[in-house]
Amino acid sequence: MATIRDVAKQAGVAPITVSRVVNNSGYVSEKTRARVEAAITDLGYVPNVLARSLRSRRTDTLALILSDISNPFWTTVARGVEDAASDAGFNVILCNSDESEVEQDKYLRVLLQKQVDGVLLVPARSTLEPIQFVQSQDTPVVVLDRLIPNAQADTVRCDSEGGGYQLTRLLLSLGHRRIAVLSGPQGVSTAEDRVAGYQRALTEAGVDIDPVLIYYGQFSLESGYAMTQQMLAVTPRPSGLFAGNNFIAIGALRALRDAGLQVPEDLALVGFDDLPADLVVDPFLTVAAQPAYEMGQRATELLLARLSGEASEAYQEIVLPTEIIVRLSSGQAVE
Amino acid sequence: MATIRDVAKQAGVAPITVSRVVNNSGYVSEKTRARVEAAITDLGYVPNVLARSLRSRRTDTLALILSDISNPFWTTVARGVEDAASDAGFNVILCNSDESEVEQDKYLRVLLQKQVDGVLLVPARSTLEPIQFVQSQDTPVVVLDRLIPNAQADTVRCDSEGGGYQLTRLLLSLGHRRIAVLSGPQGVSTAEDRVAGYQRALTEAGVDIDPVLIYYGQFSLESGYAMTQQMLAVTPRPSGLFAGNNFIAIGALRALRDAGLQVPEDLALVGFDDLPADLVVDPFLTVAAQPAYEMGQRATELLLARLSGEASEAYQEIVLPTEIIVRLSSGQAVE
DNA sequence: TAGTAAAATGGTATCGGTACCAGGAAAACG
DNA sequence: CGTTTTCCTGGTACCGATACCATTTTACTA
Repeated sequence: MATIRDVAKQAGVAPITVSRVVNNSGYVSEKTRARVEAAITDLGYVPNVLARSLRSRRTDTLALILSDISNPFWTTVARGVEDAASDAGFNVILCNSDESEVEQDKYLRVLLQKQVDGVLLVPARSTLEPIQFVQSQDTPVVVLDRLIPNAQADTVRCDSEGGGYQLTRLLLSLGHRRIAVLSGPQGVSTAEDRVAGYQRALTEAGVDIDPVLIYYGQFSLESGYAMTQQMLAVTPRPSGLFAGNNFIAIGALRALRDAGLQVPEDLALVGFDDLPADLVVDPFLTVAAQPAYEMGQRATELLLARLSGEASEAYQEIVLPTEIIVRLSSGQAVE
Repeated sequence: MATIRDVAKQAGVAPITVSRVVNNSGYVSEKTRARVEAAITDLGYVPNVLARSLRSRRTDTLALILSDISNPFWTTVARGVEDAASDAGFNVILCNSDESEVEQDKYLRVLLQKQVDGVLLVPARSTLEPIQFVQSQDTPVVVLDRLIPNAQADTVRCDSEGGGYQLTRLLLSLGHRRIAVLSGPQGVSTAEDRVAGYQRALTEAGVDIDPVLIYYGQFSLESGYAMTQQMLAVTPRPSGLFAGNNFIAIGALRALRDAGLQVPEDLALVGFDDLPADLVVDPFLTVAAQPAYEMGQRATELLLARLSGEASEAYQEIVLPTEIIVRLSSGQAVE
């Protein structure tokens, strides 16, 4: 395994000159460059990025920790991150926390050991510690998708409260008065904000808030199924249903079908997060769609700006709007 | 960012002693260990794996390059690899060559620059160069799934010829005489071997081989769809169809449905590679199932044995059998 | 109690690159 | 032609850890 010194000797130059050729940096005459390149192919030299990164203190690698890679929403976010990163010559290491704080912290430790240049974090819980830990290693963080109160870090997220508000208003405008909401875990800002938007819409419309109709669970199909079953046991049965994300919506659909109920005839359904067009045969769900790709992209740009030092001192908080897409599942006006 | 020296100074010991505590290696007295650990938490010390790997010449990382991560077959192989690797304390970097030699070679270069300890390769084409390139960097390779003639490397693959032979024999035994085969790319051993098995079965049964019924394409849904359309234009139309992998089979099913044909009534269908139980509502395809998880596992074990130096000199070639699972798509005996 | 083995700790060199600084040669300028 | 600027090249130290070897202290055996 040839080293840069071997190449240098063979080409009759100093190691640093080989480095310049390999990295295309600094001045190298055409003649020397040719000789060095010949030596490189001759010896089959492959540079050692460990050594390079150790010395240069840059790995050109970002970390992305998210909660559920099996969800198309997150795959899309990840694509946005990857594209923006690779445009700038950065690699991305993707990790799946599975919504577990323990897993998240484990990954953070490993990633910092690997000396990633920056971290994009979808925090499993609203605590400051993980962020401070990363920052204590002189590594910038961008908080993605979720709000962490008092965090001294750039943030990119969507207007969950607004989306929940609009979806609920839509159901209200169609005549529904008894509306249930199935949300994600308590302690996760998106889950709570969507419920908050729901409550604001109800209050504004003069509809009493029935705590029995508010469910917190997981952002998963199974949880959506289970919460729907619970919800169906309530009397009087709600006529409108707001699912806190795409997987909850699918779980709800299955539970309703298994209970012999029709959507939207028996129950109007709205949800958060759209599904990619190539995944579903015909789009049916009325949703508040989040600009997932853009979220990933913007977050990465913020992070890269910090790395290049061209970011302003103050931390930025970017809140992107959701788009309400009305389809069949919300149904027509009732009564 | 504290280094091992900072910790050493704070604890009043030599850096190497801190190293011993961190890595749990060598002798350290309980008293010293406690002092060092206190210093570590005190300073928030996170070891730098770049420096560690540079010096120790081990990254505890394997590379897996495969052709299509969207295919459940490969996901399962990857799981087998991950599990076996993580049992031995190794990480896995997964790369998707997309069946492209250029991408594959690009990844190989990057991975060697990252100093991975070993490579698991599903070669895009049957050429020796990529393998020799990896080996020239003193990095062991295991060739996975496909045969590369004359390769000086361990190999783990399935008996594609045998599987193709058995599937074809099954169709013959059901009375089919005109059987088409839709395979993957020429130059990929699995694609060619499955056709070879098909030919052997026909020859053995005294059925003439009609070159018009042999198709080479891609291991993809789209290609399966296209090849099926071509096949349907042939007269007389075949009564049996052998799909070279799971995606080709799904594409074929769609094409047949779109052409208004029923499986197995109008055409008997058999395929390679089973689909995971949790992905399909009811298993329907008659297939030659490959032990995907075991393939990944065995390949990783071979690689790890090489790394630990406990492997025999001679390269091993492990050929696993396929299992024929008869379901509805192959239909009943005809005539 | 001497003698040997095991336990505990440290010094120095090194992994393979690049940062930083310096210096000489060639080109451009007035 | 002297001076400044640009081009080209190299020496030395160092990034942060561990390999290797050496040394001292403690425990154990006969």
